[in-house]
Amino acid sequence: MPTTEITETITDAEWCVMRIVWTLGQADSHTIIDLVSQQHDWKAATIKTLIGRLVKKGALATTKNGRQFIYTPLIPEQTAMDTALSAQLDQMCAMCRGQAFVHAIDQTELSQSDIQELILHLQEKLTTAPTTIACDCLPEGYEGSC
Amino acid sequence: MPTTEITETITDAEWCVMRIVWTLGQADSHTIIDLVSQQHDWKAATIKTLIGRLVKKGALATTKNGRQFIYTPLIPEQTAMDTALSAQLDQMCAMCRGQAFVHAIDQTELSQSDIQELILHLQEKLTTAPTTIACDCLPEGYEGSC
DNA sequence: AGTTTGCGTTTACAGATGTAAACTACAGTT
DNA sequence: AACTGTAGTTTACATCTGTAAACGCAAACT
Repeated sequence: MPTTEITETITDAEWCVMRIVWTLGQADSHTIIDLVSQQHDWKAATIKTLIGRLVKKGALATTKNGRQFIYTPLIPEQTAMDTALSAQLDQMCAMCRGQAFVHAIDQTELSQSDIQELILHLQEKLTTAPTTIACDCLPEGYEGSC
Repeated sequence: MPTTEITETITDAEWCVMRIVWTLGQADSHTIIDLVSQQHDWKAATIKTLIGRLVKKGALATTKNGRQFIYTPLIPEQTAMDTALSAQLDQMCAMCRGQAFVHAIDQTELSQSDIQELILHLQEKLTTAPTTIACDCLPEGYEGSC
C-alpha cells in the first residue's frame, strides 16, 4: 500500500477547510461549505475547489456515501501544526528562536494545564540545554550574531 | 513622513536575504549576493530580484554609496519573527496551540537563559490563565473540540 | 575619451494560491 | 421516463513566488 505521506503543504485557505474536518472528524461537502461560508466570505465554488485540492494532495480521504462523499482527514491536526510551526521556525535565526517563543507565548492564550506542561518540558530541557546558541544566519565559517 | 509600516509579507526566499542584512546590520549587494549564494544554489540575478522586491516592499532601505547602494533593514528581525509566528499560530485552533508549543519547544534547541526566561513568563502567565481554552474551529454558535 | 565592469532595473516565465464560474452526471421527484 | 437539484470535476484567471536572463547606465580602467 502507498505510504500516507503528505509532501505538499496545506495553504492558508486550505487550513480553514481542514480545521472544520478535523474538528468534526468527518463531514460531507454540504456541511463543510455551510460552516466555512459562515467564517469566510467565500462562494461555495471556492470551497469546493479547496476540498478538491486537499483530496488531490492526500490531506483528505473520500468515502462514497450515496451520491456524495464523506471527507475524513488523512493527516492529523497535530502533525500539520507541528510541520507548519517547524517550517516557520526553521527559517528564523537559531539564536533568536528563544525570543520568538517568548513573544509568541506572551501573546497566546494558554490554559493552565498547557502552561504547566510547558513549564515541565522546559525544566526538563534545561538540564541539557547549552549555554548559548550560535546565530546561523551566515554561511559556514562566518561568525555572526543578530 | 510616511509611516514605516510593512503590510506585505516577506516570503521564504526573501527571508534568506533579510537574515544576512539583519545579521550584518547593513550590506551592499555584492556582500549579500556573495553570502546568500554560499547558502543557496541561486544565481546572482535571483538574489538581485529578491533584494529589489524587499526594497519595494519597504523591508530594506537604500543609501547611495558611490555607484552602489548600502542596504539596511527597515523592519526589525524580532518584529518580522513575531509577525510570522503569530500569523502561523492564528490559523491554528486556539485550543491546540498549547500542544503546538510543546512540540515546537521539544524540537528546538534553546539556550539556558532562553529557557529560564520562558519559564518565568509562563509562571507569570499561569497566575491569570484560564482553566480551558475553547476550540475556535467552528463558526460562532457551534461547539466543537478538536 | 573609449571601453569594460559591475550595479540596479526591467522583463520573463512556470508553478502555486486565492477566488470562482461553468459543466457533468447521477439521485430523487413528478 | 422526464425533470431538476446538487455534488463533484474542469476550466479560468489574476496575483504571488521562485528563479533567472537581459538591459541600461555610470564608474573605473586604459
